Amino acid sequence: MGLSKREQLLRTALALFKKHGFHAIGVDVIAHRSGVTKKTLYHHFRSKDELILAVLRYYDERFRNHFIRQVESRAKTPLRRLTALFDVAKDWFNENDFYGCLFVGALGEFPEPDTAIRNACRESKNLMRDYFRELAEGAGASKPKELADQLLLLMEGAITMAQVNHSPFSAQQAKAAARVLIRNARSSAQ
Amino acid sequence: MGLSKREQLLRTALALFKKHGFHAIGVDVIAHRSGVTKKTLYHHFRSKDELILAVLRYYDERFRNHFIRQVESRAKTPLRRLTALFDVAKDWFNENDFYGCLFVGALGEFPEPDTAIRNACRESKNLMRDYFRELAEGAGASKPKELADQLLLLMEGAITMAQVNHSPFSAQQAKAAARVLIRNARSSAQ
DNA sequence: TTTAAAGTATACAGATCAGTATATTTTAAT
DNA sequence: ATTAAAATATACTGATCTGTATACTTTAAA
Repeated sequence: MGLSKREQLLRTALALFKKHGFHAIGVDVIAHRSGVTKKTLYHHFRSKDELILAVLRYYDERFRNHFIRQVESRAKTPLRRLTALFDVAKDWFNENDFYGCLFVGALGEFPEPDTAIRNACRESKNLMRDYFRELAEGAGASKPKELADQLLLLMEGAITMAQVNHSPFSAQQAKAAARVLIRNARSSAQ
Repeated sequence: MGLSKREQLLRTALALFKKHGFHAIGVDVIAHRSGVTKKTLYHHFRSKDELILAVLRYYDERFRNHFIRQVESRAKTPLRRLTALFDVAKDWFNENDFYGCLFVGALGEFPEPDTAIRNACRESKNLMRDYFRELAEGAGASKPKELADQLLLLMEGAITMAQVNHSPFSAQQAKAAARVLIRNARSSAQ
C-alpha cells in the first residue's frame, strides 16, 4: 500500500506551496493532484489554514533533520561542521524544487502577527539557530551565541540571494565570509 | 491638486502588497482604496501583473534612493558608510509598515523564471549590490567585490531575520559581523 | 467654447475561491 | 459477517477573482 491520504495531501500541498506560494494554490488543485476528493481533504484538515500549518510543521521537521544529517555526515568536528553548513546549503540551492525558504514565503503572505503560521516560521528558524549555537560552542568560539547568530545571517542571506540569482554561488560567498567570522571568534577566545 | 490617479494607485497598491503580498490583494480593493474606479485602474495598467510590475519599479527607485541618501547623510567616508548601511537598515526595520523585502516576497509568489517581475527583483538587488561595491572600493578593500557581496549577504540575512523576529536587532548583529569582514578585507590589502 | 481624454457609476461575464451537502461505496477491524 | 469509519462522486453555496461593457459626467487644453 502507498502513502496514507493525509501524507499524500501534505506532500502534494508542500510541493505546490513551495513553488507558487500559499494564496495562489487552491484546495481544489491540492485535492485533485493528491488523487483525493475535497471532502477527504476537509476530513483531515479543518480548513486551508490548518492544512498550511500542517504542511509547515511537516516540512520543518523533515527539512531540518535532513539538513543536519547531511552536515554531520559531511564533517566530523564542530569547527568543520560550521563551514559544512554552507556546503549543504549549496546542494539545497541546486535542487530542482528550490524556490527559497518556505517559511520566509509564508511570512510574506500572512502578515497578522502572533498567528500559528507565523509562530511556526519563527520556531523553525529558532531551532536551526540552536543547532548553529551548539556547533559554535563546540568549536570553541569566545561568544558562541554571537557567532551562531552571525552565521545564521549569512545563511539566510545566501538563501535569499540563491533565489534572486537562481544560482547556488551565494553559498560559497557565505562560506568564505563564515570562515573569517569563525577565525575571528576563535582567536578572541584565547 | 493632489496626486495623479496613477500615483494614487501605485501608492495604495504598494502599501497593500507590502503587507499582504500580491495574490491576496485584489484589484477591486486597490481601486476602491485609491478612490478610483476599476475602469480607471485598467486605463493606467493593462493588467494586474502590469500594475505589480509598475509598483515594483516605483518602489525600487524610491526605496534605494532614500536608503542611499540616508547612508550618505549619516557617514561621510566610504569606510564609515559601509557600517552605516546597517544603521539605516535598523531604522527601516523599525518602520510600522516593514514586512520584509517586497522583492523577496514577489519572488516567492511568482515562480516562473525570466519574467518581468522576477527580473525587476533581480535588477533591484543588483543595483544595491553596485552601491555596496562602490563603497567597498572607496574603503580600500583588497577584493572590493567580494567584500560587497559578503556584506550584501549580511544585509539580506538581517532583513529576513528582522521579519522573522519582528525585531530590528538583526541589524546590529549584522553590523558587528560586517565590522569583522571589513577589517579583514582591509588588512589583507596591505 | 468646442472637443477629446479621463473619469464616474454600475453592472456583468466567466472563472475560481473556500467550504458544505447528499447519497453511495470502499475499507478495515471486530 | 457486521459495522463504523473513511472515502468516493457530484453538486452546490455564496463570495471573490480578473477583466470588460455601457452610459454618463467631469476636466482641461486648444
